[in-house]
Amino acid sequence: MPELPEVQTVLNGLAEALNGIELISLKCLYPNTVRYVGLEHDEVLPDKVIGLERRGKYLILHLKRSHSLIIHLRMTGKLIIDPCSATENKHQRACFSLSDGAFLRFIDIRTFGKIVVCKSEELPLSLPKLGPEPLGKDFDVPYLQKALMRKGLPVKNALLDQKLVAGLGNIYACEILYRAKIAPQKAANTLSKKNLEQIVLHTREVLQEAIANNGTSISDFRRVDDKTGQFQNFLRVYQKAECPLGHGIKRIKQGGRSTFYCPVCQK
DNA sequence: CAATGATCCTGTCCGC
DNA sequence: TGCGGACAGGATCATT
Repeated sequence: MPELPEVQTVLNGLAEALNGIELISLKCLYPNTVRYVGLEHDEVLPDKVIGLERRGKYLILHLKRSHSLIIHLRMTGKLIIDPCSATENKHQRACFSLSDGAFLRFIDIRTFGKIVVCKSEELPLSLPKLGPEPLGKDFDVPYLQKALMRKGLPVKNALLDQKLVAGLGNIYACEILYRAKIAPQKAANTLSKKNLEQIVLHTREVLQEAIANNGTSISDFRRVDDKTGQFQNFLRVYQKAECPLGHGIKRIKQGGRSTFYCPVCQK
């Protein structure tokens, strides 16, 4: 499930593959995968990609003439550069043809992923309200302290809220709390200043390590060249039986999602 | 405003 | 072997 490091990995791959490339066409191959906001289909492409941006788990492609594409991979979405035109894939939901003759395929088993096309100036209207970037300077202890002040929900659930901080998902939320030594059930507004410092520190640390390893390929995630990431080899609690110190990992449900944690290391 | 729960969707895994 | 059901979960919407 693509979270911030996986989306960044895709962006890094696309930045290389789409350098100087023109998008010739975009075919929608599954209902509602591609959505045009206040636009006609035929007024957007062909156009050149002039920049890529990531905001939380959203990937944004800026085109030269006044339009932008917002892509969200959700759980099983993949963007694959394919030099071959004849490749069959029953989970292909959309496909760009590129000016170098290759194809950029949007493959998504569970069909939750979306591509939104809008005018660049209306980008803020098509993007939801998101919290600060966890790797940016706005994500710090004073911010967290203020944002969590009135939140009585478990800290694990708080970290998954994209309006609190943009880009964390289930895997990294579990890994951050393990490294920060905080029990996932702990109410967000009861965290100590030390707790908050540890969250900020280890959020940055885990995400940077994961990006350096091209993300985590637990189920479907792939890089644009269809290779897997490597960070699944460095997970300490997610889907593990024991933590690195040999304690048994507990698995619980929070907000309908699995949380993995070490009851000995995390208090 | 805060928090919870249902919803979307399909491949995989488990028990019988 | 096959079938039903549970599970995986990001974001959105509805409800309490």
